[in-house]
Amino acid sequence: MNEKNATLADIARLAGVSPATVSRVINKSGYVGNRTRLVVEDAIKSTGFVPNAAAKAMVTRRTSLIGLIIPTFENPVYQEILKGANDAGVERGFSVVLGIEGEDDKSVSAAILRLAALQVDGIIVAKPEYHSIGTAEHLQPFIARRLPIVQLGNRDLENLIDGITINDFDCGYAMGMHFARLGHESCTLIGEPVNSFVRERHEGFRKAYVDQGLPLTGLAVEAADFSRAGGNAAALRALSERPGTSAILAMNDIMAIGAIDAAERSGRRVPEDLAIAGFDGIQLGALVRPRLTTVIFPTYEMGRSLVELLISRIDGSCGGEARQMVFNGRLMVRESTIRTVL
Amino acid sequence: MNEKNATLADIARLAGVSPATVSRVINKSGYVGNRTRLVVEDAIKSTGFVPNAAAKAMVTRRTSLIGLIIPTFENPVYQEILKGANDAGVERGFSVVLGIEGEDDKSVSAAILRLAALQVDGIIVAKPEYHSIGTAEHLQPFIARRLPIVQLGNRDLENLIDGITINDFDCGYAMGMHFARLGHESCTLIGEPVNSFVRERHEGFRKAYVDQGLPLTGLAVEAADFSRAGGNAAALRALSERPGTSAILAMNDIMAIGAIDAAERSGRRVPEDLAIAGFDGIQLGALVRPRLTTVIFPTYEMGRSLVELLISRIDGSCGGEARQMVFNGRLMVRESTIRTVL
DNA sequence: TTGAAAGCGATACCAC
DNA sequence: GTGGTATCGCTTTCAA
Repeated sequence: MNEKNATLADIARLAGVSPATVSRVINKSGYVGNRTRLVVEDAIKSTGFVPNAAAKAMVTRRTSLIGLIIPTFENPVYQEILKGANDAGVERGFSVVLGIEGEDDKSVSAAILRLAALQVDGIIVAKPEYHSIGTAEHLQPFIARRLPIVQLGNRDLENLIDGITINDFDCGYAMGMHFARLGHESCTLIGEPVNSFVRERHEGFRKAYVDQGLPLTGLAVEAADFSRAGGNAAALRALSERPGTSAILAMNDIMAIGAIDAAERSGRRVPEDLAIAGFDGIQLGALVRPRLTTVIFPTYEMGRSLVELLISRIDGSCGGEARQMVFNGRLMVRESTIRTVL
Repeated sequence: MNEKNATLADIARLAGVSPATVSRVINKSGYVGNRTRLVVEDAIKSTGFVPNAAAKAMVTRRTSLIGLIIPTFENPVYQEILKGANDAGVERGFSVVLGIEGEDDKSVSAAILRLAALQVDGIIVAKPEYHSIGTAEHLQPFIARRLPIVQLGNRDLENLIDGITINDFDCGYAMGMHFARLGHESCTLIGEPVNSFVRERHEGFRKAYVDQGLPLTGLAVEAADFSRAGGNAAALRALSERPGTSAILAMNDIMAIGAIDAAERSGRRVPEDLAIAGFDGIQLGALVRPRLTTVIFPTYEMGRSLVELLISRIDGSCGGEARQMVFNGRLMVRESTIRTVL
């Protein structure tokens, strides 16, 4: 609103009551006589009065704002997280403010700073790829100031922050079993294990080969930045350096899709010459050809849970200890690893 | 922030100056002696002081918040718009608050109400599909209250609101020429002309046939809700009711992609048996097979321009009249309309 | 160049 | 049940 809007005091005058009473009516708090309530409600309606959130925030020290930090939109996972977070937030009376700046840890701090200045009640950091292992140090100053924060994707080894993760080891294991059963001994993993979630997927993957009794003689790891272009480049490197590579597992779907392009460009048929799979379960994976084998995560639900975790932290309805919530991924086999799915 | 944070008054005490001076330092406004400035800046740094935006908003009547209302994330166009809007906003000191509720005009009003209560400085309504022709009446109450609003996609016939559109007639015309040259006389347009942008695309499409001298004997229009599923259903209807249909033009890419699935399911080869095209130029269109012919819109730039238009309206640096900004689409021919692109 | 003090528009505590 | 009023943290005249 730009011009003069009615204020609570105006309503009070109009209804012939005190500001305190108007406030009670608005917030449905305390005792208000039935007749007075009606009079006040009329005044509110006739003026189209909307309480000033900034004023309210000043005294309650709550803005009903939640900051959501995500890395990018190129990867559709974040849309679903965003959607889930926004839905759950709005249902509970919160609005979501975006924090999408650059790609590294520093930019997370910048975003948090901006959001903190807005007095958001809490912040969701959904930028797993850019965290390093362990409790992210760049979050420490904010934790110290008791700004409620929940993070997505990485296990907080020091158990200081609430967070949501996937059973990454199991997901890696499921992919490992799938690849091992197909007999792939020369695999390239795209995405280095510098974060807890990637590391656990790698470990699960290897464990599956051990359990299956298949040697993983040609295992290689290619670094990549979790983008489609990055996945594409990593796959091209892998294929030219190790032409014998028979399977690629990217740490997310969008890189896997980049890898499919790379395979095509280098004249390989997928899956006949090269099997490719990813993680996340983005819808795009079912639209590309060949359809992408993946591990599907319940991203929308995870978005919802992130704000629920955060809100319970904000209103203190949870204990003091940090909570970790773990979701399950589900292996989805499609054409990019086996031509004929049974 | 949850617990006690330093306040401006604390800084003043610490630096041995008055609150007014601290305020001047923070906002780089008015005169401040060089030495005093340094002292104050030190105090700010050592405490990690962050000014309380709510308090500031109360007195300045500005929150530096922009509301962004979009319909859905299923359609990737909105990601780019969102990204553009967020980038441009942050660059200019604004933060973006999301408004994604349901799909109809009522939900737009609900979202605006929520955002207005937050005292956002202005609102972007980027929900073209759900506007009806002419100035959207559901926006009127907010315009009356002088809440700055800019809209995307529909021409505001009464010229009351700032807005951004595409040269929809020309885009429709370009598609019409493309289809006419390919000799398609039985076309189905998916998406009814109930909004200005759809209507103009239809008109341009028809005009091209006239100019090209080709009869458009089998033109049909199928209603659809601008979702992939909607496009899919509309295409299935079209193909079963009018088996002679040789081309489908969907009013957006995501519906066109749904139509490709429909073609596949009904045993038609694209483009040999059925040509399919859309509008928007989402990246997904280049990933599906066959690759989708489309008209590419500069969505990221449009997102940026939306906030620039809005901000100039907020700070009053523009005249009183509503402005319409028109962007150009670019025809991109791919495999879904001609097997061999020259 | 700096300080004092008056609000901004709600809430919530304490009387009545 | 209802009213009076101090208060939140900052900006902004107006004086000095």
